Amino acid sequence: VDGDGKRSRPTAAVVARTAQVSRVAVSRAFNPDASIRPEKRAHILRVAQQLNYTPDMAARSMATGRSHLVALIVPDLSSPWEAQEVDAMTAALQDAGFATLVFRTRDDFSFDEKLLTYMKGFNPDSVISYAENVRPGHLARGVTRAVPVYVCYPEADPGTTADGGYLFDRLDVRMRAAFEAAIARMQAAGARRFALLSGKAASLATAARAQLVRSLLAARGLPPPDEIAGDYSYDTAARAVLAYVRAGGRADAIVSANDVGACGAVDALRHGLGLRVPQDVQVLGFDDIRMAHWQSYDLTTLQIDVAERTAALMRLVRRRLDEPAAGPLTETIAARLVVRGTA
Amino acid sequence: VDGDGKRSRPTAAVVARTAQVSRVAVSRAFNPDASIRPEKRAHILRVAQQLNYTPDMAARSMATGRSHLVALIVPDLSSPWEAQEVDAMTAALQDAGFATLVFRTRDDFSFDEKLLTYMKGFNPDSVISYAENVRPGHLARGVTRAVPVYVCYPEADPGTTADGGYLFDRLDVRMRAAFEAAIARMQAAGARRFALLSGKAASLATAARAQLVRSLLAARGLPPPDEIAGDYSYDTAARAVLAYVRAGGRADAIVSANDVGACGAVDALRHGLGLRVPQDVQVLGFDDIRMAHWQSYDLTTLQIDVAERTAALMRLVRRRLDEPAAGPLTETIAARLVVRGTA
DNA sequence: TTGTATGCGTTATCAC
DNA sequence: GTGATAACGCATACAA
Repeated sequence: VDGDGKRSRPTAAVVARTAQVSRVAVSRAFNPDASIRPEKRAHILRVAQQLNYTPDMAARSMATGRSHLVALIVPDLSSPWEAQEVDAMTAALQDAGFATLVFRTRDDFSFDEKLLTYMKGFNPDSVISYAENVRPGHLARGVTRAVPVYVCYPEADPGTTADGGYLFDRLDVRMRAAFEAAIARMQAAGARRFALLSGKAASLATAARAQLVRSLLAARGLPPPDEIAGDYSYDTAARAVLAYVRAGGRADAIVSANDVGACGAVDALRHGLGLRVPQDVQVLGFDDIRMAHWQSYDLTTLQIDVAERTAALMRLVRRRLDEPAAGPLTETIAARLVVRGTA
Repeated sequence: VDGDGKRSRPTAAVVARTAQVSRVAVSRAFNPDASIRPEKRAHILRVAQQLNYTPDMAARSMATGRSHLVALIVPDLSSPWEAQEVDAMTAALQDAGFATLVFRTRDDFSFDEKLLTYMKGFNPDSVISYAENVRPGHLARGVTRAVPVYVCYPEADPGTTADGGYLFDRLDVRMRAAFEAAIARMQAAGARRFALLSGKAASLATAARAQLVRSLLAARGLPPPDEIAGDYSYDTAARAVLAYVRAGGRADAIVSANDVGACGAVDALRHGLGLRVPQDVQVLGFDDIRMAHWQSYDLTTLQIDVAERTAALMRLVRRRLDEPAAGPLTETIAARLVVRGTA
């Protein structure tokens, strides 16, 4: 038992003294690119391990200007999609030598000045924002060292392309082809009246998807969709769909802003209203969260491959770090239709 | 557009010069406890805001010995329970002025020396481990500055109480009363043969729960439970339950190590085997994840209140920070039975 | 390849 | 209350 309250970590100086070398040598031993005699490095590393020494990242950050920290800003970490995303990114970042710093926006999606200021203090090497209404300009203005990476849906969200002229990198997610395929399939299966189950009202992503679907429906000569107001949650979706049908809504196809809402819709239709899915009403989700393939739902949905997405984001992070002064970087990935049992 | 590659943040010195004060004054202005004339502080804060200045946490960390970083070690961030937990803790930590550092163990639950070393470098003020086989001793030996907080289930996990004599704090989760209530209820509803659907083999938590359930069943004169090998996942659980029943397994009550597995069991029973839940087979979950109340499952389960748990963890973190040399700290919380439709 | 000197941005100590 | 000075632990430019 180490009962003393000391608990201080050994410094490079201690390692140097123990290994009978200079302080700089220790530093070099831990920097792969530094030139040092291999045997000497090995010796130092051995001593360091014995002493349980680790370079202090804070000190290293001050000296090099790199924190090895990447900040992730998410609206609700507990929702399946965000969870999956943070999980994948954390794994990828860990492999690349970065630690993940997680920040949550408030329930209203706001990421206020205070939080931004606070985050900035940690000097993240990169900031990745999934929070759909944390505008890149807001971020770019605040984060002076790192260049923010912004995940967006440009097909119906032109505002994000030029946001105050601030520099930020982008991951563009194309959804048109996948939505087109999904709607064609639903129409072929007999769908005539569509309804749009939205996410949170403030959400840019939900607006982008809604606008895209509306234009696709119009292009096919289908009537404009009914609007069902959701908020990405299961409960609200279930209640809203129940209310919609009871109020006389007659849609035979529901396009949900996310999978969780789609699950709520399916349950409301089946258990609350005694309707059959997909025979009476088809349901389309978005995200392809893990529960989408659970047998009780077996959700037809749109997927953006996690591996593909994290790889693209990591490319953005790395490229920006290699060339800090580069112009805006962009990666593009596309959603895919995953056909299962609800549409 | 700031096209130059500079992007450097203003320092306290710059603020001091602009505000016509000394560097120390700036530091004091940002430290609530420091003594400084209110008007002067306001002035400095105003100038700082204009200059978009934020204290550098790395530098602050070096000077004060506090990083304002709390590390969370989780096995799989994408599973609903962990996601909910990280979400709640991140929110609580953010409110308390800490940033959340997330680390993932590998798929086999391992948190190797390399990762531990790496984490240590960030000097987290506290380390909270949910990874069930990252033993506290392992952690305490590695993390010299912070005292690890360990979440454990002591009723059937005596090994964790004294782990190498290293100092660590504990959150004890009591499950006996809740399990006792659940089993009594299931027995009253007609259950005679129980089966245990386990989590990952290496998991300490699953072992603790299994042992507890076995002893409770024995105490009631019920036969020892059948063992169904799961791994916390939906797919494995569904497959395992299917195989169990097809091989002649006749349990009329399944106790799952977690909710996700319980959902897999329910689906396998209903859709794969045409059995009724709970009439033919009762199913009990653990965790009370959000999906547990989705109508397709309506899972009876054991809950450990999130708010209560995060509050307890925050108390541990704060107390340890206030008194670094204190002896081992412990908080205790209890699981609760949540009765729904599957048991 | 190696060591010396200096700087990174902040807070703590100590005088005043 | 205020300001000078010395840490904090590391990496780098430079000279050797």
